[in-house]
Order: sequence, then structure tokens, then C-alpha cells
Amino acid sequence: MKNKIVRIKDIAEKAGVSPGTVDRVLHNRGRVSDEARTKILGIVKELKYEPNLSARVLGTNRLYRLAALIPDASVDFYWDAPRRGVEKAESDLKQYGIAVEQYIFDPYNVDSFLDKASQVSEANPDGILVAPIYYREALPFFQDWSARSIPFVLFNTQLSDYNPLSYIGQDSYQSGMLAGKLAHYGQGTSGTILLAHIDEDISNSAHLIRKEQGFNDYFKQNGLSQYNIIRAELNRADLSGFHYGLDSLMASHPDLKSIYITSSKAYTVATYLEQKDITGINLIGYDLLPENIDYVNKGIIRFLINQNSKGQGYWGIYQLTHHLALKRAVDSVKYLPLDIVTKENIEYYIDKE
Amino acid sequence: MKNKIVRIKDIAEKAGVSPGTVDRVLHNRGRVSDEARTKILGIVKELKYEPNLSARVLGTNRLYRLAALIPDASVDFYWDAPRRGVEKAESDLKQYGIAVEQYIFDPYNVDSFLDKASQVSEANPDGILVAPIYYREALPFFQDWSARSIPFVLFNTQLSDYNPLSYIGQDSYQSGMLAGKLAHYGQGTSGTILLAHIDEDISNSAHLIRKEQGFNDYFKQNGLSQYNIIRAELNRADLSGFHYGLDSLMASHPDLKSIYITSSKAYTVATYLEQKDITGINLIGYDLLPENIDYVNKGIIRFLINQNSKGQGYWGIYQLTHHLALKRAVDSVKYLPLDIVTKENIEYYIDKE
DNA sequence: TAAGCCAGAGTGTGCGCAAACACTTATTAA
DNA sequence: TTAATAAGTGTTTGCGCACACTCTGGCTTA
Repeated sequence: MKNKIVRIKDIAEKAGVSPGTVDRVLHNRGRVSDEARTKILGIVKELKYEPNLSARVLGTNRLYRLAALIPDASVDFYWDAPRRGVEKAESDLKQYGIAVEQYIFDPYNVDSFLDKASQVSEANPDGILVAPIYYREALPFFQDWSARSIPFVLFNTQLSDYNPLSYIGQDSYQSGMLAGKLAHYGQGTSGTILLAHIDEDISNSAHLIRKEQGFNDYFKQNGLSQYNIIRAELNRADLSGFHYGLDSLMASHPDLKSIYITSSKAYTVATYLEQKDITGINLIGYDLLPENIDYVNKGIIRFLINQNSKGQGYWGIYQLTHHLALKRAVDSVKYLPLDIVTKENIEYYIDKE
Repeated sequence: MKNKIVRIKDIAEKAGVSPGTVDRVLHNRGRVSDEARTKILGIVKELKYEPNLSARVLGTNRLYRLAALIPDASVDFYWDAPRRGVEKAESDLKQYGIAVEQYIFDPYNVDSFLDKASQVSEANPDGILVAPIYYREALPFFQDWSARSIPFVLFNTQLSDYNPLSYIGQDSYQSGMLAGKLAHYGQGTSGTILLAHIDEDISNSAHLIRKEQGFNDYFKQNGLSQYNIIRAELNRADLSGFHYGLDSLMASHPDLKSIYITSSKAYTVATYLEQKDITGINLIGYDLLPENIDYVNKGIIRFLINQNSKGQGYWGIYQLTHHLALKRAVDSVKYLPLDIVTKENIEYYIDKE
């Protein structure tokens, strides 16, 4: 009846064997007679034995080296948040004997990715967290890591090849759906709605394609055929072309109601709208970058969908730690919620853990 | 340069004393010469010593008894979520030597609260989590616990009397503001908007009053004087009166655009609207009760603000554990985000951890 | 002058676990 | 027959910490 903690020793005594034998059964190592194994497993179940994590961590006294392969925040500030998440997780979880080494690559340079990924492979870490923004180029590495049984966790971009330990991020398709709702809601019964990709190589970016599908399907599924959905790919590498493109879109669609930016670059369009003094357009984008936060507070960006990229970094390291150090089962997909952020609630999303 | 872990023993060696002396300094117990103390504290700082939590938990081998004083979910299902949060936290954190005893009271019966709170006091727990829905009646208990140095954490209702260890919950005022935005957004330029309290004793419910203020202030601050804001207190104890009240509100305000329910009872009005086959009203409420989820999916409730009440229970126990067992500093206010939930993203909020 | 006291410091033990190590018996090969 | 090996099991150590315990030497007091 008493709530005493069950130790390996207790199981051993009850089974009439030594703690060493119980240890062998629990860890599937060494040789144990079938008789002893069955008996011990029975008692483990009966007594609901659960290892004491503190004792385990203390006893193994092992350091797990994790590698975080993430883009450079100084090139695209979006990636600052995952980095902070990784660092917070490291500081929270270092008591479990983990250490994280960061491998930072240039998100606009494939060779940089290849280079850093190779370095990760060479370092032979115990676990890997990676933002696989280059789909084709990432696959051979997945294969390598799989073959060497190094668990890897994906975040930001969902791929299921070569069986990653886990994916952390959002459901891109549903995220597009939600964007559709926010773009449509409260905008009258008809009009033009623009979906725009900014600075992206769409063909190699699976998640952007899925967002677009979700967005279009929202209007289809809700029978909103009176809306005119247009799309654009804009690139700031040619800044005057970027402005010209927006100019002509505005000119040719005077009934433009909403603009949906599929990435965290909504602030670029917000800047444009502010400069041209255009109001009344419902601008929707992603993520709490400082520039975006600013435009939400000014009322130029109406809604942001928060992808919680800091959380993605955090949970990635968390999952690896749970798998390696704590030997816990982890979910193979962890969808983070699609947070709707607007002026009135933005404060509570900024830098929350 | 090497990343070695710093132990008490290392500090002792460097200071030329025994580990016992370092222990006395770190825990402020026993007598230590000023000379030794200064030297040790200097080294602690220099080497950035941080105690090994696993070893600490194992070494102290102490059980902290926590009390959770929460309303009965079988009377109001809203309280099921906090209970699940408490239980999840207990199972996650029991490795740190905590055990939670639940004290369940009837949320519609003050005497039941007084009775259970007394039981908590008598049990003399090491820490207390409480939903202080009865403001006046809770104060003497806070005073008692304060005097006995029993840390207590508040959730759901924010009170700052007698210095609780922490408050977990939402900013009610801002929550009302957000509700104002959701009630107003996309509803044209004028009309009537109803705020309704259901089954509540407003005078003793500080957080509902704050929600109402925030709601009204949203319209004031945004200069939306063309909207007609009306309020109602409805009670289902008299069910025909409840329906009659709604009937007459609907009849006298044919331009009714939105209804804001200040609690988790939005489903009651949704049922009414469904039965009467009234569409086109923008219904807003709180919390992911099964009934509310149902009406969101049917499109009758447009938006829910998720108060994450499971999370509130979880974080309450979490904070107590961190304070007591891990001797970590905890934030005195933990505002959970004001999640906007709608049909397209509700799935990702249901029962997430 | 010895007994008593006490501030200040050192020593030892146990928490539950993982893992290295040691031991016993049965089986096989030489 | 003996040695070598395999199979199964038991014993011990150490992880870092908290905390009770022990020890020392200088001081006071009868």
C-alpha cells in the first residue's frame, strides 16, 4: 500500500537474483537465462518499475555530443530564434550530460551547406539537429547518418526520407489554410487576394509549396470562387524590380484586399506599403522578427502566424536529449501550434519559452 | 580551456579546505571563518560553479508534499484541464521527489472551499497550488500560509495579496482587449455587440471585471463609438429565464453583430443559436471544452481564446518543484499567451503539452 | 591544572544506477 | 584427462551531493 519507490535492488530481491542480472535484462546486454529474464520482466511490470533518472544520469556519467546544423542568422535573421532555442535547451538540459556544437551555414549558398554538413558527419556526434532547407542536397547525409545509426531531428522543413528520429515544426498545408482564413475573413464578399513568395527558390522548398496548396484549398473548400487569387514571386536581389513588381500588381488590381507572404519577409512589403502610404490592405505573414513586430504594432501587418522558431530549436535538442540521455520514447512528429498573432496579443508571444 | 564540470570537491581543493566547509558556505549552515567563506565564494564565482541537480536530488532523498486546491471538474468541466495538467506535471516531475495531493472543492459552494482549504492548512504541505476563485475567503488562508512560510502558487485568478510565490495565468485585461478586436474585426462599421457573463457571481470575480474593462477599452481606444456595446448577466439556474433573456436581446437588437462570452460557457449560447437557427452572429468565448470545440468545428463559435488551463495546472506544479526541490528562482508572474483558436488551427491546441 | 566547552574544520555514508569486474559451473576441444 | 571457453550470475565502484558525524586545538572556568 505504501508508495515506496521501486529500485533495481528490490526487483532483484523479489526475483532471487542479483542486481547485476536485473541490469542485464533491463539493458538487453550480456547473457541471461530465459527463466530469469521472464521472471524479472514480470516483476518489472508488476511493480511498475521506472528508472530513477537522477541516478541514471549520475551513474552513466556520459557526455552526449549533439550537432546543430542551422543557417546563419546574420544572413537571414529568421534563424536567430532557433539558435536561441538551441542555446536555451542546452543550458536547461546540460545537467543530463549533453553538449551542443553549432554548425552554421549560409542559407543562400548550397556549398556552404554541403561543407558544414560534411563537418557534422566527420565530427561523428551522438545526435544531430538540422534545418534541411536544401532538400536534394540533404538526402545523402540523411542516408549516411541513418547507416551509422546517428539519430537526427529535422525542424522547419518536414521530410520523411531515411526515417528521422523526429520532425519539429508546423503543418505547412494547414498553415496555408489558416492564412486563407485570415486573408478572407472580414474582407467583404469579393476581391483580389495576393499570395507572394519573397526571396525564395520555390522548386527546392517543399514547405512553401504546401503552404500555397493549403491557401488555395481554403478558398476552394469554402466555395469562395468570387475571390480572385493571384500569386507572385518577388526577389529583393533586384530591389527596383521588387518595387516595380509591387507597383504593377497594385495598379492592375485596385480591388486588392489581402496579401499573404509565405515566409517571414512580410516586413518588406509592409515597408513598401508604408512608403507608398497605402492603407486598407490586410497583410499577413509569418514570425515574430523585430521588423514584423514593429509593423504589427503600427497596424500595417494585420496578422502574423507564429511558427515559434525558437521553440523548434528548443524542442529539437529536447527530443535528442530525451532519446539519448534519458532513453525515453519521443514522438516522431511534433507539430507546434499555428499561433495567430495580432496587436492585442503579440506581447505574450515575444520570447516566451 | 577544457569544459570540465566543476564539483564541490574542486572548489574545496582550490580553496585548501574540505568539501564539508564548502558545503557549509553554499548552504549557509554551521560556522565558517570569514576568511574561508570569502575565499570559497570567490572561487565559486570564478569557476562558475553550478550544483549538479541529479546528484542533489539523489543526495537529499527528500519527498516534497504538494497540495493542489482546485474546483471539482464534475461540477464545471472547465476544471478538468487544470487537473490533467497537475497530474501530468506530477508524473513528469516525480523524479525530483514531489508528490501531489489533490483537494477538490465545489466551485459553486463557498463552504466547500473553506472546508478544503482548511484541510490543506492542516496537512501542512511543503507547497500549495490554488485557484483562488473566492477572493475574500481566500485571503485569510494566504495569510496563514505566508506566516508559516509555505510557498503557494496562484492560477486562473490573479491576486497579489500576501506575496504568492507565483501567479500562472493570463492577463485578463488584455484578454478582454483581444476579445474586443475579435468581436469588432470584419463586422462592418457599426452595429451592436453584446458582452455576456454566464452563471457567474461578478462581484467576487476580479478577473471577469478586468476582462470587461479591457473589452470596453478596446472600443474606446480605437474610437469605435459607432458601436453599441451592451452587457448582460445570464444564469442557467433558471433555464427558461436564460432563453427568455436571449430572446429579448435578439429581438431588441436586430443589428447584433457579435457576442462575447467572458467565460468558457460560450457553448450554451451556441446551443441557443443553433436551436433557433440564427446565423451570421460572430460568437467569441474561452477555452477548449469539448462542447466549445464542437461548435468551433460547426462554425457556430467563430473564435475561442485559449486560456490553456491544462498548462496553468502544469506550470503551477512546475514552479513549486523548481522552487522547492531544485532550489531555482521562479518568475513571480507567468503570463500564458492569449491563443486565438479557430477552425483552421484548433487541432494543434487540443491537449498539447 | 584538569575538565568542559565550542568554533571551526574534516570524514564517512548513502541515495539508485551503470558498468567494469570477478566468480562459478557447464560444455567443448585438444 | 585437462585446459580452454562459454554461459550465467554476483560484487563492487564511483558519479556529486547533502548531511550527520567526528576530530582538533584553543579557550574558559572551577
